[in-house]
Amino acid sequence: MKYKQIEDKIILKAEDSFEIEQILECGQCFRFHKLAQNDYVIVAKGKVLRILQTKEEIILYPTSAEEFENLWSSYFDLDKDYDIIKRHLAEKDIHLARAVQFAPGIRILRQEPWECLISFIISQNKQIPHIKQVVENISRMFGKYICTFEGYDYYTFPTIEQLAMANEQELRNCKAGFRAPYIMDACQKVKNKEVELEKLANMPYEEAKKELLKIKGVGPKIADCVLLFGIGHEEAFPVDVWVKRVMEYFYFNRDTSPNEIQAFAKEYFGNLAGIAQQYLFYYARQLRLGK
DNA sequence: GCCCAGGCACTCA
DNA sequence: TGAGTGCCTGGG
Repeated sequence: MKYKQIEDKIILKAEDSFEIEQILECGQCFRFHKLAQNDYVIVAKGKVLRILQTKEEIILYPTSAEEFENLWSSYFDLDKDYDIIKRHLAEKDIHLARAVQFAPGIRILRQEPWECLISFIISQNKQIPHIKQVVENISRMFGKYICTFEGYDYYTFPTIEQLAMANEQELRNCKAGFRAPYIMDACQKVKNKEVELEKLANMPYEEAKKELLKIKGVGPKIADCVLLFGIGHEEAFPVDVWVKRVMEYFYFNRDTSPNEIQAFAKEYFGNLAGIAQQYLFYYARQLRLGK
């Protein structure tokens, strides 16, 4: 992707397939802070980055050309042509066409697997503001201080080793609740290589999913989220309550099991299932479809 | 005060 | 194999 650099700013030309608000607020990531409309700070890959989007430009700072090319370009999945994907999906049916048109600026972030795993373990039975809060508490308690920016202190998400030091009470103090033992189990299994996150990308989707399911507190939905948002398996189709609602609303017209929904998605969306899911999820949640 | 939220584990048929 | 229930916690 073309960009220009001015001092510590990287400037991209605004485009249809990049809306920072839609990217961050579509429920795939939790470490962002809204300063104003289209003005966000994110923490990822141990860095703090501000993203300011105007009509003409997307401004990222502080960063450098080198860091942009090595980190942020892949994080924002900038090499993928979302226009083609959206065209394919919109041709499927009118529902998908509307969902894509509703939020054409969504992109699937390529997040770090470890952070993704723990974040989605935390996500169960929680609403997004709570999830953000617990992830923030854990980062503050076990991560490393990065900087203070616009009056907020920012911390890295803890490494496996850092988080493995945590005991159950400390995790409960971070408001993890009944998920505290799950987090500890994830730390143990990843640390002792019972589950090797770095190998999941090169495994077939089904096999990679089986690996993640070994971790306590990780069921089909969370495994699929990790595979889609952290590993890059785009055929993963996480079925949460909103996706269940919207799929029933559009395609089934009856109560349908997550298994059946997933089988349908695999057949119908193919290897774009995960991306389709994200447009549908955002559409459903914003409009509260099926509720 | 009660209910529920971007699920999962556990139990029991 | 599938349905039913409890779970930390905070907000409506």
